[in-house]
Amino acid sequence: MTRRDPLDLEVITALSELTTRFFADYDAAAGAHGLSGAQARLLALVVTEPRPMSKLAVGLRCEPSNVTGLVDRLEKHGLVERRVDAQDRRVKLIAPTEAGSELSARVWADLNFAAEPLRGLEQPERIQLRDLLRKMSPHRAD
Amino acid sequence: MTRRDPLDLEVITALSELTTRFFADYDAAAGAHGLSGAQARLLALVVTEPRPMSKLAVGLRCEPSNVTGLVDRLEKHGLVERRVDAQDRRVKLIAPTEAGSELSARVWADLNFAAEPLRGLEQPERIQLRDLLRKMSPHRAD
DNA sequence: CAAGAAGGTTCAGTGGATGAAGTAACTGTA
DNA sequence: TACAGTTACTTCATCCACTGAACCTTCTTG
Repeated sequence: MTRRDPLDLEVITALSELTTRFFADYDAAAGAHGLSGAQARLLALVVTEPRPMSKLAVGLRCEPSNVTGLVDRLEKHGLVERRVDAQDRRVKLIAPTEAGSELSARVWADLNFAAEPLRGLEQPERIQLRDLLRKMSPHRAD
Repeated sequence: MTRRDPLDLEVITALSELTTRFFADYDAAAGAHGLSGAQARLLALVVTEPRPMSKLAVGLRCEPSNVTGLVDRLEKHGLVERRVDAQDRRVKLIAPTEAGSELSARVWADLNFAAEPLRGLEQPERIQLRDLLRKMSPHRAD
C-alpha cells in the first residue's frame, strides 16, 4: 500500500470524518451520564466479563499507567471494582458493579439513539457495512 | 431508532472498534511527526483552504476556546498562521505555512500506509465502503 | 449612535495520556 | 531453595485536550 491510491485516500477521508463524528457522539452519550468517553469505553470492555487491567490497556490502546487513573475515577464513583485474581495475585480484575452495569446499558441505549449516521442506510446496507467492518477487524483471540 | 435493533448494535460495536483503532493509527502517524492527533486533524482541515477558527471548532467538534490553544501550538511551531479576514476584522483565517502543508502531506502518506485495516478489503469492497460512508455523512455546505 | 450579537482570547480547572521509576508477585533455572 | 529476570500494576511529573465563564473587539441593526 505504499503507492498513493486515490481510492484509498477517499476512503481514508471518509473514515476520518466518520470517526470524528462517531467519537463525538460517543462522548456526548457518555457525557449525558456523567462519564467521559474513555471511561465509557473502559466500562463497555468490562461489562460482559471482568478483565485484567493489562487487557484493558490493549483494548483502549493506551499505556497501562493510564488505565490506573481511569479505573481510579470509575471506582471512586462506585461503577467498577478491583478484584484480586486468585490465580495470579499481581493481577487485578476489573469488574463492573451493579450500578456500573446499569449505567453502561443506559449509555449504550443513548448511543444507539445518538448514532444517527446510520439513519442514512437501509437495512441491507447496514448488513453490508457490518460485514465490511468485520472484515477490516482482525479476529481477536481473547 | 428507539427500539433496540440487534443489527444496529452489531454495527455500532464494529464501528466502535474500528474508530478506536483508526484514531490510534491516526495519532501514531501524527506522533511520528511530532504532532498530536488533534493538531493533525486541524492541519488537515486548513490545508486545502484557509478557514476561520469558528469553522474549525465545528469541524473538530469542540469549543472555540479549545481551537485557540491548538492554533497557538501549531503557530508556535511555524505550521500555520493567523490571517485577519479583510471582510470581517473579527475573523481570523487559519492558513498553513509551507512547512505545515508539507508536514500534513507526510502525515497523510504515513496514515495511508498505517491504515492497515483497509488491507482486508479488495478494491470493489473499498468502493462499496466508500459509498456507504459517504451516504452516512450529511453533505456539508461550506 | 447605542444595544446587542458574533468571533476570538484568557483563565481556572478537570481529565487523558505518556514515560520513567518503583513495588509486589510470579517463573525458571541452577 | 535461592535468586535473577519478568510481569502487573502504581506513582509521579509533565504535557496536551477540552470545557465553561468572563472578557475584548468588531460587526450589525434599529
